[in-house]
Amino acid sequence: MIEKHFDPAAARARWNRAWEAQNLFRPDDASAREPFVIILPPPNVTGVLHVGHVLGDTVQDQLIRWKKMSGFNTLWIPGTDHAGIATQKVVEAALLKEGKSRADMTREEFLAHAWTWKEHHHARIAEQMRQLGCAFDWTREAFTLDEPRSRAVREAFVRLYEKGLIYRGDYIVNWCPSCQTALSDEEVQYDERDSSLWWIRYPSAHGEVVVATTRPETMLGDTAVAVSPDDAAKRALVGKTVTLPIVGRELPIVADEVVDREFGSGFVKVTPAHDANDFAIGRRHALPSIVVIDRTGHMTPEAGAEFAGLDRFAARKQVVAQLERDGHLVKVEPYRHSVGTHDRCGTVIEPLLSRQWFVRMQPLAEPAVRVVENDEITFYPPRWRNVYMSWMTNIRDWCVSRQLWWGHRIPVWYCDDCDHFTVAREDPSVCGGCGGGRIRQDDDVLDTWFSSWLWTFSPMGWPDENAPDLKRYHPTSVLVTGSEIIFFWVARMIMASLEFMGEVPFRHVFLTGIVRDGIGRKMSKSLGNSPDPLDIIDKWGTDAFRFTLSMLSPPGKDVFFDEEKLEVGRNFTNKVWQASRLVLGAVEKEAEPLFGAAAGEESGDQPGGGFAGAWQEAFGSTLAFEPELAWEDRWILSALARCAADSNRCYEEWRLNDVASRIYDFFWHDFCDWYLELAKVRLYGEGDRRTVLAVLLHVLGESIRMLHPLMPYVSEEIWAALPMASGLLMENRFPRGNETSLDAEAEERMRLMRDIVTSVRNIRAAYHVAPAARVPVRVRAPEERAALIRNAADGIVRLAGAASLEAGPEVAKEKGDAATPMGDIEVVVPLRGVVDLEGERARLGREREKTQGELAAVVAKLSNEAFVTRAKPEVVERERERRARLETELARLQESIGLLGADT
RNA sequence: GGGCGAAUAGCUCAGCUGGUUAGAGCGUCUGCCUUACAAGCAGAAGGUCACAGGUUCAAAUCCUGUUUCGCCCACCA
Repeated sequence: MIEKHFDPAAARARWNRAWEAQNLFRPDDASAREPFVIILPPPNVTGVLHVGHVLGDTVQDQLIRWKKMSGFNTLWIPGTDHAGIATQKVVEAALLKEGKSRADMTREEFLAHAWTWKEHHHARIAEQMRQLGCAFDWTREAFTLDEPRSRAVREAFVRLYEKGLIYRGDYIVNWCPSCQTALSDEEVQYDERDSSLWWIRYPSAHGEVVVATTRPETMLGDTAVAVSPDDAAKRALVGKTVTLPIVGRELPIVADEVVDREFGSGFVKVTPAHDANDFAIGRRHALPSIVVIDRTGHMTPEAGAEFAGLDRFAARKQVVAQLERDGHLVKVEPYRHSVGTHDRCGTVIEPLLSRQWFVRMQPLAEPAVRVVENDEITFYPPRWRNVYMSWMTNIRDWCVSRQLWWGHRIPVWYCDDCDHFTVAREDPSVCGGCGGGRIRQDDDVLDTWFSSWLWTFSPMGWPDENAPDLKRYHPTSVLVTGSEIIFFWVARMIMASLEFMGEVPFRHVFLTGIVRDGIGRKMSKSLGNSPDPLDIIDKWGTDAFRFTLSMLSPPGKDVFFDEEKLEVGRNFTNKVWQASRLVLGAVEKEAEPLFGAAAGEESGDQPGGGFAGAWQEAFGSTLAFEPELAWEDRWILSALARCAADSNRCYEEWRLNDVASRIYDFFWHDFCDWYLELAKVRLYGEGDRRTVLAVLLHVLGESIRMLHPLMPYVSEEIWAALPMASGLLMENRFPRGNETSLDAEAEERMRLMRDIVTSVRNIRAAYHVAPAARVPVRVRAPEERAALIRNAADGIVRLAGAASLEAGPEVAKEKGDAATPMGDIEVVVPLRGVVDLEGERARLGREREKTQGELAAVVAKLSNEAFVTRAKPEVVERERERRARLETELARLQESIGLLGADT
């Protein structure tokens, strides 16, 4: 027998040990079964998991466990990401607290600190995932910066370089002056900000030239003024010059099509070194570039002596002040526009001319578009496909070099003696050009995503193309991740896999929603608005946590997380536990043997039909007696089969939230509320209990199997206590929902019974009948139905708190009876002396009104010629039946009301 | 500027391909410690499905427009 209350911490410890001891999470490499493979989106190794990760992990674990229980050879590979910038920043901050600075140490010294930091944080993340019950194959764990992944990164870089898809060049890049590194376009987050538009007069001998700008400080680096070629008036000025205020430089006026004649003044200042657009204009018109802002966001000497060394925002103020003083400032307008910021640190991005490495994306994108177009890869929910497509078809080159130390160092060596640079898989000792020994490796490292995009195959042994895992488990089955990294990661993985593996990385992309806090902000480490999953697990238990998150997360919809919501999961966990206690307690008290030996091959037994056969098929043992199912047994087995079939269908359709609510609904509202209560009649009565015990065990066992992917610990704990259980749950099969268990007749009977019981309870509540008081119940019904009702008398009596049950066509009601009509039956509860006539008259009046309203609607529908002729016949038929039912009910209500009125 | 999503009970949300009386959990009200569970049981109240049109015999559901909120994208000087 199990304890009175479920102990989540103890169960977690016990089953984590057991699962690992059995190597349960490792695939069978020799198996012929179809593989089902997921690769974990690697969390940032220096971070702490937040609730968003928990959602993703829960979804993946649920899929893995369900698939394994459905006969697949499952593999879920864990790993972590070295997260270049994020990690380097936290390590630097930690060092600073100890009074140390990266500037004072060598690269090797700093990296030693970073690795120590990584080890420390990795342990915590691994612990979090373990306590969530994630069914990882830890023996295959990978880290994006470990040795095998370094080999993969080098191979990828060199191959792309050799194909001409990687190049180095001077371009405007997104520069973070705080982190002092280049960034990719994807790392820039645009925020709407209130700023100003400054209108500045550039003196000219050829007329009034006024430019409008949001960045006056960059004027110090202006090398031209541009106008639209469509602007006839201004076009005349092309070739003339203006004088740059403050600096005094003469600037040519050029015409360029990016200029919008409608915007601002129609004149654009051109600063090729500090604006991507202006850079392009500069290229087209062979303009010089003057760098006036340096890598730290301060003004350079080229900006002029009075500005050099000033912070860019201080310089802005000073430039504006000076323009105003000199009479060059025409006006200042308030202006709201979006400003690029670094997504990691929030610093305003500085477009900066700089020499970086880039990946040419267009050739990689083309095949990646095709595989989605022809559905080799599908997105759930499908709308994300469009997001992917629009990005892929407008893709820009990817700046992959980062001015950091923590990361994969770029495998390029420059020669001191010639212009050649060597790109190599193995560290070279001599220059590939002149053969000289004076070579230096590039100081920069690669963008973290340059290792992440290899993630489906780099943990499987690539670049060794004969690696067994690669052959067995690639492509993976599904990628589960958040929509916010479609560009960063999903798209790039597709490109990388097609390029390097020649096949898709995964068949399906399942996008989870974003977990937000109570006021709608995304959960994130930087905001500190996510509770630590381990604290939640301590307080509520893993099963409650997982169940609640799963139930609350429709595919791709954001989830507002609120700790109070965990009550649903906790209460349900308790319900499952308590129901199991009832069943196990009853089984323990049974003296007769319930089942015999396992049906071994030697016995040659074939599963028979009926319940005994179903039992044997489900649990592998035979019953020690001949079961005789009651109608309620057939009903619950039918409901179980429906629930199982629905659950599988929901899984197939990626509606995991519906899986949770479907099982919840069945277990609580069918099994506990009705079947267990009905079972008590036989459990606590005289007579043979073995059939009801077997059915209880069967339904409980199958339910526990269905619950396992959602609630791994409590299910395993209960499973271990079930007398017919064998193995761990992941070694069991997930119920499929056998059609032969469906029983429409039993379901119909159950509906009848529920209606009767509910209406009696209703009447009892309306008249405040004491809970312990037993009332006689009489049901007026056609003989055929009356027989069914009499057959269910014990149950009705127990559930309705009845003293007796009488059913038949001759049942009549008298004044002082409370009666409720339901189609062709009528439930009558004699409550003479208890029913107050006024109250009953009011109650019946309300019922009558409602019924009349419904009837009127149905009659109107049926008298509509168009409805009768055009609606589907079954719909019309249903309405006819409904009319008949309502008419009967109305007549009965009239009758009851008439009865009441007899002596008033 | 372009695109996408959301709007249903006091709160958080289900409602799949149109078809009985629009559901659940929480909260509220009433009555119950009934020998699995008060983290529970039974009952009840509570909704013009954002608004306006349209398609249809029939619309919360499909179409168009509007409003509000949120997200993404864009060379928004």
